[in-house]
Amino acid sequence: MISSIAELISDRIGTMPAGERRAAQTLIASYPMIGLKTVAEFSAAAGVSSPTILRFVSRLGFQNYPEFQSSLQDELAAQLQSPATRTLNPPSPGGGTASPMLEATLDNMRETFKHLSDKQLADIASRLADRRGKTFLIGGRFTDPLARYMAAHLAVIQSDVFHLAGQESMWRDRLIDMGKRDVLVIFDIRRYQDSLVRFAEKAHQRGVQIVLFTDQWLSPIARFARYVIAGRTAVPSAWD
Amino acid sequence: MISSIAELISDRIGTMPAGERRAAQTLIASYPMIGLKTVAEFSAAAGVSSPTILRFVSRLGFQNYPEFQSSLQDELAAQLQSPATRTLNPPSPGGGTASPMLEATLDNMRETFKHLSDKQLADIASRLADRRGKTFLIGGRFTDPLARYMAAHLAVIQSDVFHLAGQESMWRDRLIDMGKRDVLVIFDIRRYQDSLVRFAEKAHQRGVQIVLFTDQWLSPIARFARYVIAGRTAVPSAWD
DNA sequence: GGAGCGCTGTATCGTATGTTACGTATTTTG
DNA sequence: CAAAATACGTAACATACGATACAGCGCTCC
Repeated sequence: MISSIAELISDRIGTMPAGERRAAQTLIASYPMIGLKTVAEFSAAAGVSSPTILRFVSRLGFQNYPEFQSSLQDELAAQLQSPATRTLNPPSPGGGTASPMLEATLDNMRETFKHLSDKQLADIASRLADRRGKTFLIGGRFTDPLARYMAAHLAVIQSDVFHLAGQESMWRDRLIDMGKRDVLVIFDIRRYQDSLVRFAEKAHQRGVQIVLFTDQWLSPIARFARYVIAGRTAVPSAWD
Repeated sequence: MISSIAELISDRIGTMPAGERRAAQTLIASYPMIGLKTVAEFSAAAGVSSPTILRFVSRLGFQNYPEFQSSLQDELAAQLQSPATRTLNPPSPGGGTASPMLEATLDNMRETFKHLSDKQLADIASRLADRRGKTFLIGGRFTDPLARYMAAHLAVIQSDVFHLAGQESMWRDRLIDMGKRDVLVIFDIRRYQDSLVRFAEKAHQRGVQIVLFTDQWLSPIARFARYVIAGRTAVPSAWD
């Protein structure tokens, strides 16, 4: 079975004419970076002409050059988004019984914080600590407990912390309490809920500052959010 | 010092207008793949117009969009050529970008799972999946949302899942429903609550199987628990 | 409440990019 | 050795991509 373009190339490189073979070798040599550049650069690097590059990708089975580039990008994305596969190959560092699930979770956390600067966190923290405004928290079907959890902790250090629970109609009534000085913390992950999006939009129209916790695919609420915290969530599991 | 474009973005994201901030967040969320695609695709993914994307890369200091893409590609190439540094650097003790808090948290998780065999987890999982009995979940003041969270997920794969909330007196009434085939999941961390201990003892007397999630100092409920999961919780923080 | 500023989207333009046609060179076969 | 077929590059073409000018809008500050 052929899973990557690199395998596809080394599989067919034997049947290629000289010029296309040079293209293939150039691509393999610095895989896959050259393939992401333009045809002109690719051809210059391989020392052949542009049409030869085009014939090369055509022989690999691609309809046109952009389609070839998209495949390379998808391959790269798959590699980057699951660093766990690379961590799995060498024996686990601690020597203990490291499960794939645990390693994936640790990697997820590292990735999440990698894309989160201290400054952003400090900004959000100071915004939440601002005593002049009220703080509202809300979550989706599964994430509502997270909102509740955070609300319990926030309530310790300041008053005016409200967790919005129950029916959608009950949230609406709280909208009239919200203003520009207030902060709305929303948890919305994976199966994004329409009701939450609508609520976020209404709050946004009232000038409420929205802090959104979501996953790497970004809930549509990100449109209205002042701050977005995107966490990596994928783990090797049969759960959806 | 700013070495990557991601850092550059998180450094200036605070000074950006709303539209460009959406672009920045979209790029960070699936870094850096979106940036390698066309302006049109980028703008569509971020929900803004093409010029906003161009203004965004311009604000980052790039002369034009292709120059921005080249920088991303160079960054990617550097990452790919030294895959070791990618996964090995973050855990390094002197790591510059890694916050002490994050490292402590990751260490906590590793320690927690180190003392937790696969067999124990499998036992608990099969016990929870046992359809013959009911499952009850309860937590303390701060940990109750965790119980709620777990209940929401368990409820997906089986019925007869009950989260015990509200007043202590209300839990008592549910005791008569519990028997030897049932499982009670308790979260009790740090300031162990007397009410929870009493409840656990009564449940234990009725033959209920107790699964306890606690910290490394072990809640007194561990006396009655069939399974105990002790997690490391200490992080460097001013929080008690 | 009014005036000014800054942000954002629509529409247009120029151009760089991928694509194709054709002629020449090189190799292969009878 | 000759003839044909395949491969490669040059050059012209069309598409779509990035860039820019402009107008509408909301926001802030006076």
